[in-house]
Amino acid sequence: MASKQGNKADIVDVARRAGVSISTVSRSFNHPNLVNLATRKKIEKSVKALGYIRNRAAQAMHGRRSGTIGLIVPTIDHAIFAEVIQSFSDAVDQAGFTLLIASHGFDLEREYAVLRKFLEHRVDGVALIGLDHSEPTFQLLDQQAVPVISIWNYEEDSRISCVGAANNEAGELAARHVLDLGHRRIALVFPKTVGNDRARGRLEGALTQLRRQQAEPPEAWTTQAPYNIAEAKEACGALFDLPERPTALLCGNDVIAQGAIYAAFQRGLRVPEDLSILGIGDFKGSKEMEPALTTIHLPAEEIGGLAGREMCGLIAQSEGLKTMGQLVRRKCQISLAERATCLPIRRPRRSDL
Amino acid sequence: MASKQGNKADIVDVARRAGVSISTVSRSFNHPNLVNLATRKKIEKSVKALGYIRNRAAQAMHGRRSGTIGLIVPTIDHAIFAEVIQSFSDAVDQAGFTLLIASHGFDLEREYAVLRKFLEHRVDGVALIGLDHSEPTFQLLDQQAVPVISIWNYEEDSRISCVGAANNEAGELAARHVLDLGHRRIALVFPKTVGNDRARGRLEGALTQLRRQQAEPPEAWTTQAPYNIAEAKEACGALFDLPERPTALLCGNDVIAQGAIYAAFQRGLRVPEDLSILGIGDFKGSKEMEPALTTIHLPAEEIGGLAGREMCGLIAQSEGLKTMGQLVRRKCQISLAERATCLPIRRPRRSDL
DNA sequence: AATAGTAATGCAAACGTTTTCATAAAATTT
DNA sequence: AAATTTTATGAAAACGTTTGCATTACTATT
Repeated sequence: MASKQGNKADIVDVARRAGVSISTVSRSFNHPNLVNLATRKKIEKSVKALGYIRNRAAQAMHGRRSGTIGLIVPTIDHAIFAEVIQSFSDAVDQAGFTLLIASHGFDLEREYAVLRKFLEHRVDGVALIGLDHSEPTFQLLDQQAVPVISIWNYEEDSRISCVGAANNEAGELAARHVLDLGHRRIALVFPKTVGNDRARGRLEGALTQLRRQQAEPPEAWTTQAPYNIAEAKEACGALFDLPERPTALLCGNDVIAQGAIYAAFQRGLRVPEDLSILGIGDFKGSKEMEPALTTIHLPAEEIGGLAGREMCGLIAQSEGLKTMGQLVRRKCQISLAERATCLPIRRPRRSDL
Repeated sequence: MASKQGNKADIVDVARRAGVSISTVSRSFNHPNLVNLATRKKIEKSVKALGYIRNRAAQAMHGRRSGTIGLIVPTIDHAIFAEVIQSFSDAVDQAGFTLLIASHGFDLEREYAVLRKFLEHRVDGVALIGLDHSEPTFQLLDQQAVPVISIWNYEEDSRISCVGAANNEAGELAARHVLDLGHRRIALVFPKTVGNDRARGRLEGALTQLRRQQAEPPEAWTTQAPYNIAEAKEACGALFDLPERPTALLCGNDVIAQGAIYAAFQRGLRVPEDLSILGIGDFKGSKEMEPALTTIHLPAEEIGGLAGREMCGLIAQSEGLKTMGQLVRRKCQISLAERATCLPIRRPRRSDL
């Protein structure tokens, strides 16, 4: 007995106990067909008896992949990211990868730091949210030539591979819908757009469409609110208390829309009779709300899953070191989810004026 | 030139370029005080020039810690877990650890598989949600002697270290509140309790309290619903359509409560006038709902953060290999968040009978 | 029955670090 | 000025694997 002082068994222990060389043990894991069945059985028994667990760190040192993928998100604690993370996780898990996750709290410097950390761990690939990243981040990615994919936003001339939806189209579609319903007095509530290409795209898309139809909202009707019910509720409340009230409200996402609905409730405003509200995102639960939220459906689950699979593809491809070149870009379809929070505008009657 | 065919620089390249030995390079990272300032500068320059990134896998092979912590959750895509994950992540991040995350979809066999995978990666510690785990999981944990902590549930005789709240107390507190308000016709909507000690504890706590006051609900008033608005809404709807309707509804968590409120809305039932609804959890957004949800506050953020810090503590402690013994248990306080969805019961008047 | 192939195994050299030990040079003490 | 301590560095042995090459023992071919 007394093979080791530290308790953990290693491949040498397994080999000794099975009465074979370590090469054979290693092979029986990696190329089982190359080793005799009886030997394999012996080894298996030895593994069980010793509670041996292979050491990926040691494997990774042989140019073998580490079997990990790094995912960097602004925040985990957010309905929409949680959904994307989940489906991404499921997808890479299925391919046998382990997921490293870190959040940077919308701080692109921290994103860079996290990326470095991930690279120290020799992740086989990196996934980021959105296409807004710092120059050092891009350079590091480039220099280390690690497979990388951006999730959530689609852009045809993106600097890195991407899987996502066109956020400007989402904004456009949203604006078009309320315009189609006859609204002209349209207010906008969006989050800050610096370093957040998703929000920026949506806002720009919406504004473009509104301008195109001469319905650009006045300054007072374009408010900022973070992705956060409490603050959104407050911001929208302030908007509703203005002497001039819009007939429709375009929200940067469903959380803000939720806040808007609550703020309306508080003030006895009826949605959609007195005010149409439109979200973007179609979060889990938006459909079940009362009234059910009309929103732009962004296929979060589809995007996450597809991104995960593409990520694995990129990694597999990077094995065959030759063709490191091609970026992959996948655009996921968005759609209008017409539900209960938008109504066509009534023609203003005399009595209203 | 032409140091390597593969592009990535290693410590040897750095050493060569700086004109020192690899020992010195390594030392300048790990024990900078042992190396001459001028030399250190040279090395730093060389590192920059080559874009060298240290290889943790190689470090981990020296008994050094891998610098990773594994977190295994039932699902990421769930308000409450997302919040816990976020705060746990922040806490371990602060201590310099990298987080591995995987979800098992409430399947304890998958949990075991994920745990094995994490151990292959030689995580320095493992965090699990709740205290319900399969026997093989416990054995593996034991045998590998890896620091482990359970998040979310507190039990004084837990088999592993834990940081969390006492879910039975939460259930009890919830029941007590509606009883105190004079309700006697109380219905229960809880998720499945197998392999889910959180839900089980809450349900048991609530039932205990109800029985104690002779208000145990009839069979028909104890419904099951998953943590999912859509299905909760449906299940609660069915409950409301019963000929005998309860005056108060105890929900297994806030998502279910949200579903219940929507279901009530749909049927023109007023909350809280016609029906009091009580949640458990106090999710982000529960306070802002209209009507604001009365619920049992579970300090998710506090639990996650504390768990993260305790995890790091456990790891640090396991360095000094002697005292592998002591479990740590931390109980976080719960409290009643009295808001707008519960009302005292009116004394039944003649006209109601 | 000699030869060529094939199957199963072992040896030893990698992989990229850290760390112990030894050594040289410089600074400090006598 | 010799002896001692301190400071800075390098050589080489680990760490736990994988894998190319060599070897042996069979099996199939002539």
